[in-house]
Amino acid sequence: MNLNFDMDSFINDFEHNCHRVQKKTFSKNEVITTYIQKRNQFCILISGNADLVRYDLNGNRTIVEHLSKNDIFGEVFYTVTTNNELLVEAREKCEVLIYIYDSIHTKCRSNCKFHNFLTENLPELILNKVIDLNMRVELLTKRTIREKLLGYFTLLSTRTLNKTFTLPFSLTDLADYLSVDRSAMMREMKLLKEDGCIEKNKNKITLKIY
Amino acid sequence: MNLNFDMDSFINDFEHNCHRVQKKTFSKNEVITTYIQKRNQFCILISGNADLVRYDLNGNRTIVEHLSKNDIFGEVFYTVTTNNELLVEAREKCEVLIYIYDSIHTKCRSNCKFHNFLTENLPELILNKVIDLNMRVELLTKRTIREKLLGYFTLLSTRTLNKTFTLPFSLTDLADYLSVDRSAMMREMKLLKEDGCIEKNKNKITLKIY
DNA sequence: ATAAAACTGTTGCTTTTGCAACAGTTTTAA
DNA sequence: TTAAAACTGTTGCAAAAGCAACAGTTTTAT
Repeated sequence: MNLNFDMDSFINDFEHNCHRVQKKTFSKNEVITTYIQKRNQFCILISGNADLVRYDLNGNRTIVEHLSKNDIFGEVFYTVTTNNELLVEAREKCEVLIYIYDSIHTKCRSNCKFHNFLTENLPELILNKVIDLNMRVELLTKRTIREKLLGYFTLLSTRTLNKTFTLPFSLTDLADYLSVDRSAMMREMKLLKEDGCIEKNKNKITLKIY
Repeated sequence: MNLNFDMDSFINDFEHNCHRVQKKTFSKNEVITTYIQKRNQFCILISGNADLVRYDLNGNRTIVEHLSKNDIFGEVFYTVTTNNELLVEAREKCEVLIYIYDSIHTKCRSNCKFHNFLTENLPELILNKVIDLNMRVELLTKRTIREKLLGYFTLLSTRTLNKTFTLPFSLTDLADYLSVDRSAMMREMKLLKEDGCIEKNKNKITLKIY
């Protein structure tokens, strides 16, 4: 997600002048946070890539969201859910700003620049989140694996302004993201190739239709 | 969705003092708006129930969201999507506030109370939207019709604080909401009854497990 | 009040998806 | 540098979901 705002220079002169905001760094495969619905965390991913993943009772893994620079996440966005463990895992080195959400409502008294930033940008940040989630819902409501794949490829193609693009994660992860069986997805990809809808070389795809 | 705010009294003394906000009333089955990505509409449902529906190329109908009092919707939340017609249909008599979103960014000059209201409540309104969407994603990522049904029933049971509840729409609509075939869903419901997981009388369900 | 329309409920058959298992390739970490 | 781990690619078989069609019930509109 792109903001009309240069997060980098803002972040680089970070001074820890407000104890209700933390900046943390995580290395690849570290768990950034788990959603245990207590701390009301609100986080901004400043750099890196991460996934919000869920493991269900049958051991199925779902990539609920794929997060990249400037994306927001955290417990604030989830109501207490019965079972199902939710965790955010770093895919590569990640820098994260962690706020406690109460302090957004009852504004920060110290005139801390991080809270000022948030007050100013929160609507836009959340709006972008809603847009992402709506696209996610659109994908997930598609009825067949073929439609999901084509829908996702079209999305990537539109975003990169290119018919050829590299998937942002492995094919195993893609299946978990589309919430389908991996081997069934591979089978469908083969059919898409045979039908001339796509070309494929490992994780690099070319869309031949639309 | 419930706000810590009495929308009713606020709305009732409505005076049309800002031309960038409109209050409109729609009767049952009327189309409230279509998403054609031009006008940047941002809407709040003040009263009634509505559905955001999509018709795909195969004629499948999907209920993308079910909207009730204080829910927000509109083009602002969607990026230009290839095909697929999106429309919001009133399920019953609805009152709607319609803003043009530009005027939220570049605030309203007239100190109009509707824009003031929005400025103050937007983060909370959108936050609630994100929470709803995340629950929607959670439902849609479930792998089987059975899991989707049980997940949805659990959600309703939690919301109403009651093991017995009435579905907020018809069974036909429920299938479109869960994005599954209606007859397959009916079959699965029968199995759920036979397995003693639910009791069912028309659109009234009792959850027997969890 | 009544005909039309929409919804519920059911079933046989077909297609799609999931599961399990395994071989070959690439990446990762000691 | 090399063994382990993770990922890609494929297949046969089983289970789940979709499709089509129809009968009976309820709701809607005239």
